[in-house]
Amino acid sequence: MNSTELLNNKIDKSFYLQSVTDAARNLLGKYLVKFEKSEILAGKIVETEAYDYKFDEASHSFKGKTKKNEVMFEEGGKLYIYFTYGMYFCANVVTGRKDYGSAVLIRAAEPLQGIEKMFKRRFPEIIFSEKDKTKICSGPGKLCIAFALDKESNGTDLCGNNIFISEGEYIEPAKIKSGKRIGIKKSQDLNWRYYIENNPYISVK
DNA sequence: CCAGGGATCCGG
DNA sequence: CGGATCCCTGGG
Repeated sequence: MNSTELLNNKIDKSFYLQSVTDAARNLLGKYLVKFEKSEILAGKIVETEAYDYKFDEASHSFKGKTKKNEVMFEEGGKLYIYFTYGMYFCANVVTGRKDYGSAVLIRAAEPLQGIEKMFKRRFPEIIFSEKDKTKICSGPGKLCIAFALDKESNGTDLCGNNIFISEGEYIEPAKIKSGKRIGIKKSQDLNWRYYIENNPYISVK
């Protein structure tokens, strides 16, 4: 897909107003796109996690709105990026109505465009080799390094033309698996991690 | 398994 | 204030 096709297939506002678990499931197969100055980056989303508001203690929004999580409380369709473990950023797609406070964490993607650029950000010392493609965006922190997503992009409107999500590939419902979310201690009973079965680009195999 | 690393939150 | 926590990652 070229830049015009990516833009023409941009998903619209209504997508972000569905429930957070539906959005997490339906984001699989779609393309995360970022237009940079001299480069287009795109990756097929292969793994997500839903974070709700009420009943979900693991969600940043659980205890209410603060300066840090305020973007989560905006109307669906915004990009919520937070800094964690002193080193990494994680990118989330805000869902639901204004003041609700739910979001989908984008955990992994298959690099499609701007692959070498992304690889260089992840491994500055190494020359790109095709076999390493699965390591570029195979985790939420890695994906943010590859796409150069940081505090600056927090709050970006995904209905704009800079960072957005494009209609990608249809994923057979039977190929969509769910399980426990990674790295959380609270609300471990919720199977809100979604991923494409046997996909080599997901974080934890 | 473990430490790195820093912003944020919460109790005193 | 200090201490704990945190949706992570790369290296043993």
